[in-house]
Amino acid sequence: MDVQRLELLRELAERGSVTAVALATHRTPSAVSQQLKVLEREAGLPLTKRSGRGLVLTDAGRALAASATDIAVALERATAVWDTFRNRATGDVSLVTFPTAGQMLLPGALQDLAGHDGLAVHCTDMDPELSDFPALTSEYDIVLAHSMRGQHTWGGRGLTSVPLMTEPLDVGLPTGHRLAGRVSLGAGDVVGETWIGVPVGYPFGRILHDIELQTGSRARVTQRFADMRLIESFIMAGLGIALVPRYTSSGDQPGRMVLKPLRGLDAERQIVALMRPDRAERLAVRTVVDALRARAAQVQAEHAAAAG
Amino acid sequence: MDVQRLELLRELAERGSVTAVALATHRTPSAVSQQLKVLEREAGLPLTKRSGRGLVLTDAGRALAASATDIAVALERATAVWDTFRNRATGDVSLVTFPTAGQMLLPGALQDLAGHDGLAVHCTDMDPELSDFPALTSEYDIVLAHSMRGQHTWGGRGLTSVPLMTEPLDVGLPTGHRLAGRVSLGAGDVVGETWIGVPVGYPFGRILHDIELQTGSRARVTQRFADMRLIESFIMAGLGIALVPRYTSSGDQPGRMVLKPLRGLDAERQIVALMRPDRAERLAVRTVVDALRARAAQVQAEHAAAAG
DNA sequence: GTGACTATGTAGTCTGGCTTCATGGATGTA
DNA sequence: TACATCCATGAAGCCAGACTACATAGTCAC
Repeated sequence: MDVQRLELLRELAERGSVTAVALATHRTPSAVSQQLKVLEREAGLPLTKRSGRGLVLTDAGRALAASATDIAVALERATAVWDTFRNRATGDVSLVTFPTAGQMLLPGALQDLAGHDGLAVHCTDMDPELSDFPALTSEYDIVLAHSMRGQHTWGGRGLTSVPLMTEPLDVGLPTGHRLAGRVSLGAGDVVGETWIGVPVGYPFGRILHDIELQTGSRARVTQRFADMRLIESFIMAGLGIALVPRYTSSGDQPGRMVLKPLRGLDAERQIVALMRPDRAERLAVRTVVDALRARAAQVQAEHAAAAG
Repeated sequence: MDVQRLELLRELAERGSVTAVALATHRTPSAVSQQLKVLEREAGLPLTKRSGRGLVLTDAGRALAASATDIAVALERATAVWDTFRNRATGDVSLVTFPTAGQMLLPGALQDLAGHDGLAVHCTDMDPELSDFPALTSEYDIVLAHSMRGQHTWGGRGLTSVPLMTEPLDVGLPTGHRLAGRVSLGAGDVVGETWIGVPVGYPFGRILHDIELQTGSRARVTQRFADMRLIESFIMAGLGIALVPRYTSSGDQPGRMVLKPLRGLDAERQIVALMRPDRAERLAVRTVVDALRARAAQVQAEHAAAAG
C-alpha cells in the first residue's frame, strides 16, 4: 500500500484520465499506468475498468481513492506540524479568484503577508461564469468562490470550504433618483424600475427573480453586464438601477451614485475559500487563508464604521 | 516527507535506539541512520540529538513522530477499507496474553475464527509480573492486559485499549470452611483468616491491602504464589483462603472449593486488549479483537446463568 | 587503557520507478 | 470502409535512491 500510488489513484479519480494525471504529476502516461497496475495487483481486485478509449474507477477504486484523501490529509497535517515548529510558512501557494473578490481582498492580504519570507502567493483571476469552482481546486491551492445562501454547498464534493465574508447586495441608484432619499428599499419599491442585470446564469440573478416572486410583477431588464464597473457607469448615467455588492462596488459616490439596502429579501452572497482537504492542511495555505479572512473582517468593519 | 522515513522516526521514538529500530525493521543500523539523516535534512531542523552512546528525540522529533502515528492510522484505515471490500480479514496477527486470560478466552475465540481463511493468529503467553504491557505493543499486535480500576490507564501513552470484560475477584474457600455457607463476605469476615497471596507487586495485592485498611488489622499471608492452579490446590487442601478471579478459576468444585463474592470492596479487574493505534485499525486485528470480546461476553453470560 | 557498545560515514550493489518507443483498441471522419 | 486520432498499455533500458558490508569515532564500565 504505497502512498504515492494511492495518490495517483486519487488524481485519477479527480481528473478522469491517465494522461491528465500524467500531465499534472509531471510523468509519462506509461509511468502512471504501470503504477496503477501495481496498485491493482496489491489490492487484489480491479480498481479501474476501460470505458471507450478512457477508463473509469470501479466502486472499489473509488472507495480506495477516498481513503487516499484521508492519508493525504494526515500527511499534510504532519508537515504543517513541523512548519509550525519552525514558525515558518514557506512554499508556493496558488490562488484563483473572481475579479470582484480579488480586488477587494488580495492587495491588502498580500501586503499583510509580505513579512513571510519564503512564502510565495501566485494569483490569477477567472471569470466566475465560466469557471466550475470545485474543478479548479485540482489546479489551484485556494479557489475564491461565491455562492448565494441555499445554492451550492461546496462541501458536498469532499472539499474544504472556509467562509471569508458575507457581502450584502444593495441597490445602486443615481443620486437624483426618486428613491435616493430612502433609508432602505423593499421589493415593491424597485420592481417597476428599469434594471441593469447580470448575464443569464449569474448567481445574482436569483435576487431579481425573488423580487418578481414577491411582487408578482415582472422586472424590466434592459441591459445585462458581467463587469461591475460597466454596471456602475450605467447607473450613474441614469440608465437604470442594479444590484451591487456593497463592499466590492465603488460605494456611495457623492453626487453620482448611492447604495440602498434591500429589506425583506435574502440579498447577500457568501465569499468562501474552497480547497482540496489535503491542501487546506498546509501551513502556507492556512496562513494565506487566515490573511484573507482577516482582511475580509477588516473590510466589513470599515464599512460598518462608515455607515454608523 | 516520505512516509517510510517517518515510520522509522516513529519506531525510534518507541524503541529508543537505532539498533533496535534496525533489528525490528530488518535493516542494518546504517540504513536507519542514513534515512533519519535524510529526514532531518528535509525537516530543516534537528530531530535527534546524541545522549551518551545512544540518541534521543528532540521536541521537534517527538512532535513529528506523533504525527507519523496519525499517518500510519490513516494508512491502516485505508487498507481496512479495501479489506472490507473484499470481505476478507487476512494476514498475520500476533497476540500475547497473561496465562489466566488466555486460558479463558483464547481457545474459544480461535475456534470462532477458524472460518476465516488466510487469517493466522499467533499467540504467546507471558508472565504478567515480568511484562511491561505497553512496551509489548511494539512487538505484538494485540496485548491482553489487566488492570485494577483506578490503577494504570493504558490509554495515556497513545495506545488504543479495548475493554474485553470486567472480572470479579471472589474469595475461594475449602468446602468445610466455617464461612462456606455464606452468600457473600465482607472485609471483617475474612481478615482474620490465613491467606494465600500473590507475589509482591501483583495487582491483586491491592485488594488484600484494602481489606486491611477497612478493618484496621493485618492479614496473615503465609504463602505467595503466581500460578492460580497452585493457589487453588492450597485452598482445597485447607491450607488457607485466597482471592481468585471468578471466571478464570476452576470455579465451584463440589465437595472441594466454593467461591464467595466480596461485598463493600472494589474487587474486580479489567481485562483489556492493548494495541498500537495503527495496528488497531487493521481489519484482521479488529476481527480478532471482536472475537475476543464476543467470547468474553459469552463467558460472563454463562456464569450469570449458572449463578441465577 | 581495554573491550563492548553506540551511531555514522564510505563504497558498491541492486531494486524499482521512470522515459522512450512501439502496439492495440475505440472513436470520429472522409 | 479506410484512415487519422486519441487513448491506455506493453517492452527495453536508464538511473536515482535505499540497501549491505565494512570501517571509523565517540561513550561507558571495568
